[in-house]
Amino acid sequence: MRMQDIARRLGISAMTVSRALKSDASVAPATRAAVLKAIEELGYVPNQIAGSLSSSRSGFAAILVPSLNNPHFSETVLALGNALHDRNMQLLIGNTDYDRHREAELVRAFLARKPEAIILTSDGHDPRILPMLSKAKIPVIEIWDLPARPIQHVVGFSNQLAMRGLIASLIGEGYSRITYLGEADDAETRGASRRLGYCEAMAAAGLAPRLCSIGRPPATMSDGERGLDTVLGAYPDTELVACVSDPLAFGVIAACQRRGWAVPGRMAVSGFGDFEIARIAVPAITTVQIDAGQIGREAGAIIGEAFKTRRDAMPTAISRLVPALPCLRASTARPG
Amino acid sequence: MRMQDIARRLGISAMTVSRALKSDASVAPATRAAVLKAIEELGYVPNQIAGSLSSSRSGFAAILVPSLNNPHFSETVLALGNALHDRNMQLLIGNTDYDRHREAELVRAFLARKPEAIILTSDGHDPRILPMLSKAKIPVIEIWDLPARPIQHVVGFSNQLAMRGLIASLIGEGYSRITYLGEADDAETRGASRRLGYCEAMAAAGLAPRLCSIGRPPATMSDGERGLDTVLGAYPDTELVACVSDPLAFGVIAACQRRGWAVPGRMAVSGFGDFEIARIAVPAITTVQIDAGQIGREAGAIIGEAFKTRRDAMPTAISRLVPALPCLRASTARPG
DNA sequence: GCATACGATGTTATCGATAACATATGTCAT
DNA sequence: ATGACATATGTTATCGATAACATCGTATGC
Repeated sequence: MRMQDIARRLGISAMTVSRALKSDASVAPATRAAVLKAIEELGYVPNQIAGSLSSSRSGFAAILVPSLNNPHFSETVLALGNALHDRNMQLLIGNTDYDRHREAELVRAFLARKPEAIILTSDGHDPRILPMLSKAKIPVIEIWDLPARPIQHVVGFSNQLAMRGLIASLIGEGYSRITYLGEADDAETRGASRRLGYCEAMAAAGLAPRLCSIGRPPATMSDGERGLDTVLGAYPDTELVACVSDPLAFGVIAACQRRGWAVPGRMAVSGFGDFEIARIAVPAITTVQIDAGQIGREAGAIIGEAFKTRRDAMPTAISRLVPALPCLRASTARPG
Repeated sequence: MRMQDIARRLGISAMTVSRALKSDASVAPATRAAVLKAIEELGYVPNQIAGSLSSSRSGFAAILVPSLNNPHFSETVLALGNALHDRNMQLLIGNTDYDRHREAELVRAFLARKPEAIILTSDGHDPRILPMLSKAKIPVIEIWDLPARPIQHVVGFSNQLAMRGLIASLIGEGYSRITYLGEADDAETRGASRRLGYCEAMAAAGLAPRLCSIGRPPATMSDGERGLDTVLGAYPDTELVACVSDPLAFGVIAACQRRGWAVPGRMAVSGFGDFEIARIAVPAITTVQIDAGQIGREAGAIIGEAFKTRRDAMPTAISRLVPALPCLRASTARPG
């Protein structure tokens, strides 16, 4: 069924049907009502492929995330989806599964469908996507981390500064034998930034870094369970395990409890991200709090901005920071 | 940049370029190589919108899930994405946020883009989507739950039977004062099926159902934390809280631990779904294990089947069951 | 040696909505 | 009353790739 069919049935032209479906076009109210009624009755769904080809407006933006199974990303996706919905745009989601090659494939696949904007989660990218993105002439937004060399717009926070702040606070609490537990092969991921932040904070306090790693990104609770042994093998005198993420920290805590070690009495543990589990776990987990929804909303606002100043090539890259604050909880509480 | 431009540069026709990009078309190897080289150099990305309009093959399937932040759904999405990737199709994901109205909107939005198949997570649907789906003449697959009245294909398991099996096992362990903690307003959701399964198991053992609810779907860890009070308010003699999901169960356990109650000594707790946390938590949580990846793979296989027997309207609806097995762990262990 | 087949490529029409332009009717100010 | 202008609608061309058909040259079989 095409617009033509609807039009013929009403004795009008397809163009009028098309206009009746756009809220701003000039159509007589009676005509519009008749069109909408016919469409409803016939269950007609316009072919957006044809519409997009003709108008060169695809009506969607694409977001690529490394993992769906992550409360932060899903919150960002939800917030961005809502922001775009308000602008009559759809959000299409791609899952890179922490794989750069797959990310590159997805960028190509999405660009072929002509998104009006693309949002990348800014771990390192395959260099081949850069020329594709610049040729596409659409807003590109990198979210979550602050990349060393931004492609265009950025919304996020500095993982490095955030972790540095957390570790500095913990050192301030009197901890010094702090061992970092991160992911293996984390080059150019947010894990690497956090590790760097840890090292800086330790160095600032005149302490030598104590680094361990386990599993590949994303770190899981199971990695944490195994991770405690790794940490103790390398640094038996550890008094606090600073983990790259909350699920990892939860796994470490579970491993301690299985050994009958009190947390924080015998071993303190910190995480990163303020996942729900960090608040609910017993003990509650010290972490860094991030407003994932805010990142999505800011990204939506940037897309809105970019469309206003359209036509002439994007003039200025926008960069917005969201807060990332240390959040000390029971898992690192000092006795007394 | 269009195919035309590539073609002109090579002194050939656009059609040859088009053919060079399809793996099965007959093009001289030398020509194909030249085309691919030119495309690579120029960074040309074919306009799939035009391609789809012309060939009436959009090259993607759509999946709607109620939540991204759920390890099961994300695993299903991942597995289905891989299965489709092998068939040269892309998977586009929509998030209904447990909202039927939003689901209906998304169905319409996706159908406008002419997906070649659509996968729904089978909670109750807005009835208005049914005529749209049937007019679309594409495979429709409902996953996860077994709907009372399937639209077409189904891949899943019976939440009702699975919960009944779990509760029966727990009764077999000697528990009788089992209180169910589910979500409010769960009509026609998988939560309702699980509740029903609980009631059946209790009835079969001659026990009266003890029902409580808290929060709206999806149940969170925080709901569980508050839920313990609700349960104890209604049924103070409860010896086991059977939760509609693992995160809820984890919250209940955390609440017990905050009170200083031993789990399972003072209170036993069960969940549903075998999320990672159910294995890692201390104590590990009794639950029902589901192979979410299998659901995605089966769905992919059904799409493959449907495409083979295409052209003539889908002949038979396929229905596949995946296992859902009770998994007794420490959180419901009997003393001794 | 000739007909048939097939492999490689070109040409034309088409997918369905919409932009751009054209037309008709009515309204208002001078 | 009449031109200027807005409103409502129709007509035609277009977006870019591809299906369908056409063409041409060469290999193959008898």
